[in-house]
Amino acid sequence: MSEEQSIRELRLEKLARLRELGHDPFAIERFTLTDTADGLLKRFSELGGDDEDVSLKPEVRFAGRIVSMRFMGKAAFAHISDGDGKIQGYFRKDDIGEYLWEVLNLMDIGDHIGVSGYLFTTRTGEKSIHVRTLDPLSKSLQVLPMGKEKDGHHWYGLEDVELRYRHRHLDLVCNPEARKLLLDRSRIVSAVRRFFDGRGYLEVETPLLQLEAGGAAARTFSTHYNAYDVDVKLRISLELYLKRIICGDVPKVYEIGRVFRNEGVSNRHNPEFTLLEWYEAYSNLEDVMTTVEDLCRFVVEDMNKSSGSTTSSSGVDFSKPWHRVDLLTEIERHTKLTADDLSTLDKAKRALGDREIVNPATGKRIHATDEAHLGGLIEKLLEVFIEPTLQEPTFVVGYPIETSPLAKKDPKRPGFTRRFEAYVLGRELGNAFSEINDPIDQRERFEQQVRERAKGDAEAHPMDEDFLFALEGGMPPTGGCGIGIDRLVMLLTGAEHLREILLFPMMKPGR
RNA sequence: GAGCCGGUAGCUCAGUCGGUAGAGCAACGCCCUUUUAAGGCGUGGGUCCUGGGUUCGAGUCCCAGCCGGCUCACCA
Repeated sequence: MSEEQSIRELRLEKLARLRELGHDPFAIERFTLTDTADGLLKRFSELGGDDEDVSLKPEVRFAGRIVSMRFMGKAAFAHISDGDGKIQGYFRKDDIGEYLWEVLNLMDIGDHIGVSGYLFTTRTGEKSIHVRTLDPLSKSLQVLPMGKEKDGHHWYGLEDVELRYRHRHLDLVCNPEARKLLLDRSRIVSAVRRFFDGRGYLEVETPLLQLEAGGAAARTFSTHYNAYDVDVKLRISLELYLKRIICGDVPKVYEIGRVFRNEGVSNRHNPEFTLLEWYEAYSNLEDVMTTVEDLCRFVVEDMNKSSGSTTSSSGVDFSKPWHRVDLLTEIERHTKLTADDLSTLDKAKRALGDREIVNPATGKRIHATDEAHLGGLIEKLLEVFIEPTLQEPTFVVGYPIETSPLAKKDPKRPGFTRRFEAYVLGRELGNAFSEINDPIDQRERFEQQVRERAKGDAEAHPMDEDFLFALEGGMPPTGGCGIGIDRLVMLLTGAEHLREILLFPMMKPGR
């Protein structure tokens, strides 16, 4: 018999005894709490914690998980956690009586318990609850890897990354830092919603299952729609449906939703990730930049409500306007390749000497000859030479037309579009266009993409006649932007690994 | 997909030259009515990731596989 089974059996025996005593923890549905643990500690004086006369102290009630327990003969101490905070309970056999004393002795670390009593300060100065009655509220049949903690130091906690990802509830219970990151994600998403709601944008939901997944360049996940007996794909972006809504004269819309790209997994990539996209009619690319600046400042201030700071956990100050740079100008600055060098693919390859080029700072290398068109080469140069330099919040403006099939042409620069990408700490955070509203232009762009696809580019955009039909009905000039929520959360929390901000990262079947 | 590293008690980890598996915490028993990484005494607990191989003998060496981490590639 393994120890795990024997512990489980021991705990089942304790559960049976609790039931015999009329304290079946799983039979109870409600326990009314005076306050959270942090609330009780904060309102300690107000709730009679400092009063001399015990008989006059008000009753406080608290419930949570037992996270530590120290029995001392006929008294005991236990820390009870509500997840966000914890408070110590002090139990005396003489105060709770022989009957509840046995109940207490049947409780284990990991069980939920409700207590009532009064607030007081122990001899060692810890604000605690002097317990008068208690109710078991759940029985844990497993040993939780709770560890020990003092002054912010942890011992013997749950370190195994695989276990933390596969059984995230253990991580939430046992690792306060991990818990904070994961919950901060929800707070950030909530702040994003409040930002757009407060500015009159309408939140909408668009289909996840699509006949043709468009709006981005990515490989797809496929499934089958039984009712119509058609193969469908999981969406790779929100864009084309949101712009249909703009065509329907809803001038300010946004969506926060999961998209699926059947690609590699890394610290900064997950096949399913959360995308924020918003579209605003009658606004241009510069307006979108301002919205990005306002959004980031709003969310960071919301995160730092207590201090009012505009600096994120990652050390980026969002109070200042972002840098605005031109893509080709930056490339020339860092590679000495001029706009003329980059005017055709052949010229560019010649300028690069038709050989691999290496960024001396990062060691990254690219092969100019691998690129099928000029736009691809220019974006490669951006990735290798420019991205690492974009530490402060920066908008890079002016992308090549070949890689921007949904962005308006720049009337002043043939071959380039009205598009920017937002960079912070060397990572791309978002992508924005002045949206194409000319259905003839959009059709030509799709046709170009279809030709790329025929040449073997599996990620080229598909033709979307239904979207073109909507454009032909008339779309106002519109600015739009997409921001990877996961990236935004990493940026604002300082998390280095994507999986640290995903509650349930995908894991191969294993242990 | 490639390279490197890892997988030993519930958790965190040792394990020498190949010689019958160790610690702390957790658990269990006893003592202790203001402790807090409580303390003292005692006890139990192992598919050493899996499957082969070498060997008198494998946690340890070899091969294959599984899962994870890191880096790279694709990508946001």
